[in-house]
Amino acid sequence: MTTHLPFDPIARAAEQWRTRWGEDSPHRAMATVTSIMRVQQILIAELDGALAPLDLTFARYEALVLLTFSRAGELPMSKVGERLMIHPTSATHIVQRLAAQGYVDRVPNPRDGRGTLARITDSGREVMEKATARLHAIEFDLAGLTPEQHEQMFALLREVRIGAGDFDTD
Amino acid sequence: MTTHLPFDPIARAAEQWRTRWGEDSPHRAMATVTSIMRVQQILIAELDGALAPLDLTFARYEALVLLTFSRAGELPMSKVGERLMIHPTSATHIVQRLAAQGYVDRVPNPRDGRGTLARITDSGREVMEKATARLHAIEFDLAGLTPEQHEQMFALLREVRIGAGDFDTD
DNA sequence: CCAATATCAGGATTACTGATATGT
DNA sequence: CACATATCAGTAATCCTGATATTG
Repeated sequence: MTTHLPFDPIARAAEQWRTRWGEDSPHRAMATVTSIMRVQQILIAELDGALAPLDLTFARYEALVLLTFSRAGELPMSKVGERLMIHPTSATHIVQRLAAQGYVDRVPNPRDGRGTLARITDSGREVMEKATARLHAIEFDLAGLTPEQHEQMFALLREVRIGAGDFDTD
Repeated sequence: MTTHLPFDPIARAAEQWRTRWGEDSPHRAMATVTSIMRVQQILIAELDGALAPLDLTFARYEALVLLTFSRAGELPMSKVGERLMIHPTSATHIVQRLAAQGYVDRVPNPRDGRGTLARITDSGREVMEKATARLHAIEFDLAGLTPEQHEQMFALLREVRIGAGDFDTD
């Protein structure tokens, strides 16, 4: 995994790309895309690793945080999927997994007979706090970046998300 | 998928994060991390979608490009995994899939009896060119960014990759 | 004999499609 | 009846952990 190549494979590929397809080819976009893929891979491995002792993944952790932040500690399944920006069936799976661990309850939605609410339990709040402490301790594996760099990165990624129509801009 | 929320769920989560865990908490890192996860999800869906008519995924496409860029159009399996920064078993799977499609040949390494070489075929070079044209056409789904923004993004992501020990810096 | 090079078997996640049951 | 809300079954991709066969 940490193969430690003597050069940057992404930079090298971008150079070869430009050599082959020309200066006008989207070789910069190629480098950006593969960098994002790689960094995502690095981060998810690190975060999942930090949460593994709690038998949590980052995805399940995010669901617990979402419920914690919600007014009553509960949300309809549809809202869970929307807010976490994941597929409905993925939301079902994640919440069922958390329910099996006792970290959420699945209860019928009293305001919509078709719906199900995911509600965080006391046990879920406890493990969420422990997990948060672990992630705080490693600063999400991004300790190398300054607050300014975080702002830059967030702003750049936001451009991409807006371009994809992720949310309405004010 | 394109749920089009009336607000940015990541920005909102970061605010709630700061409210709950304080200004000194890594709420910026949290926003950066979740943004990277989300953008990766957006990009991979878009790129895989663009390549689906060719029965390729972006991962298999990257392998074809790597072999094209190599001197003899062939590389040992170990190098494939290293350069694509993926798990050895993932490299095996990807190359076997490409072999089943007739886009690569798997041949014994004459210089190491234990090894296997992945060698791109003429058919593989053809489909790689078609795939490249498709990705060029959508500019890797990053048309919204300027060349300067690409440079910034690449540089920031490079910091993270260096921090993870991805490669040796000169 | 020890290390390196794959490959394979199997488990875990996540996305996606299509079908389905229930309720608005 | 059309639509919305999940859920489920099944397919596919990827990562990971062993275990294994072959060779250096």
